[in-house]
Amino acid sequence: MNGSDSSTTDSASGTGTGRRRSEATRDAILTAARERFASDGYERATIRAVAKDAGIDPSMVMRYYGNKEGLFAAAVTVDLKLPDLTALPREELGRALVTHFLDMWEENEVLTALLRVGVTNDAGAERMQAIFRAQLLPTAHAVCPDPEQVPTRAALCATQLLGLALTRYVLRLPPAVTLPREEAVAWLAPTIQRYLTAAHPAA
Amino acid sequence: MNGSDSSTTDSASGTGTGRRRSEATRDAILTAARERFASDGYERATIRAVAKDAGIDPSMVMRYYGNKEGLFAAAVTVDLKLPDLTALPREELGRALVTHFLDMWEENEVLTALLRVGVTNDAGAERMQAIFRAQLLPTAHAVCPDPEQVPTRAALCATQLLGLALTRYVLRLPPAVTLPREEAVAWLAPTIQRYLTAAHPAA
DNA sequence: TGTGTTGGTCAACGCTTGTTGGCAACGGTA
DNA sequence: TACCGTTGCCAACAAGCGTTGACCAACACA
Repeated sequence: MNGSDSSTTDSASGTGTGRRRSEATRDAILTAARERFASDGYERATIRAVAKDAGIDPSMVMRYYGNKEGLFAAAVTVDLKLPDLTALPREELGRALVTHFLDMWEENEVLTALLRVGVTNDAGAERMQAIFRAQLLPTAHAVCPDPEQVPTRAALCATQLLGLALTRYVLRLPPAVTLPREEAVAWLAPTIQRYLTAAHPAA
Repeated sequence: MNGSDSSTTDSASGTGTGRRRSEATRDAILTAARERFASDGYERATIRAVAKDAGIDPSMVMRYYGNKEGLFAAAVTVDLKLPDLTALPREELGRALVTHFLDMWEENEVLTALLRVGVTNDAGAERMQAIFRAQLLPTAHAVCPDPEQVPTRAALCATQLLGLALTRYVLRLPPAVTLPREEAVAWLAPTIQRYLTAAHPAA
């Protein structure tokens, strides 16, 4: 469908390293794309701006990634690296998850990019759903008592964790930004703990 | 600074009704603009699309609202209509706030529009901060024990409430969408209650 | 009846966007 | 040396954007 065929006779080097000569450029493009998507969202992150940041011509972006959608798909790939929660004391699940999420959000800007794009772009929103399904659901499944409640409980965790990221890293609501990391953890950990392990509340 | 002067010799009708003849058109524009901003975000909500939805020419939008920023400012004005929490039993604060927020989000699409725009547009983000400051902060101030903790507690509430709106109405994470309203309230109410009234947790 | 204001359309402007194709340099390989 | 795939730039395209100004029809009022 698109022209992003990576079947261009790989291993072009004779010395043995499998890296293409262009790989540095490809990486520069992806890094610049992540920064732009994270700070500007999908529409305002123009291919021309990404190319300028990467120090190359816009047409190179097209050649390597087909089109803008392909660039986004290549630049924003998320692995939440969720820890094995079964190895933890049960009462520390909430704290572990919150600290891990804060780590991931502060590690690089790819999660900010995903959230900013997901809000105004269908492909971005679907990607977030896929990550939820493939990464958060299984983790919740490992610690939740009733399998039938897993989607609900995982979604509740998502509301609180994404809400924190939204206010702190995207909207930059001042009190959420200045809130010390330790204090955020102390407040949110019991919430996540309850969403994962507490009995279903009377509705 | 902009051209949105509403000083165009008002009361143009002789019969006594203060409505301008154009008011129907103005309202149609604002309604269409709210829908577009809510479903498409700021960039993709084009003036041409809004005008087409309203059944008029794009230049009319410019005449009445100056420019796109003016249109957004006029279309997206938020009054959270927060109830007087001091009139409620203290243990029902959380439930009251959550149900009220869900009411507001489902009443019309202006909150969805504000969130979608706030994520990728500086003016939108600043407007959300202003609403937080002018509407949520005072409400929290009325029920929180220590005034010094009010911004933190209000921000914590914002993370949870905006997180629910984000996943349920914007990202449309399936489990958050299908979650029955009553169940969402039952789960979130204790969280909000704790953020507002519980003792500061050990950090 | 004439006149000025209002509500509205039309056509165009300058600009930016994603995207395309042609062409020049480089660098291994035969 | 001659070749050929790779890397890169340049110039341009068509489309869409916000925005502008000229122009017309209807109306209110003298």
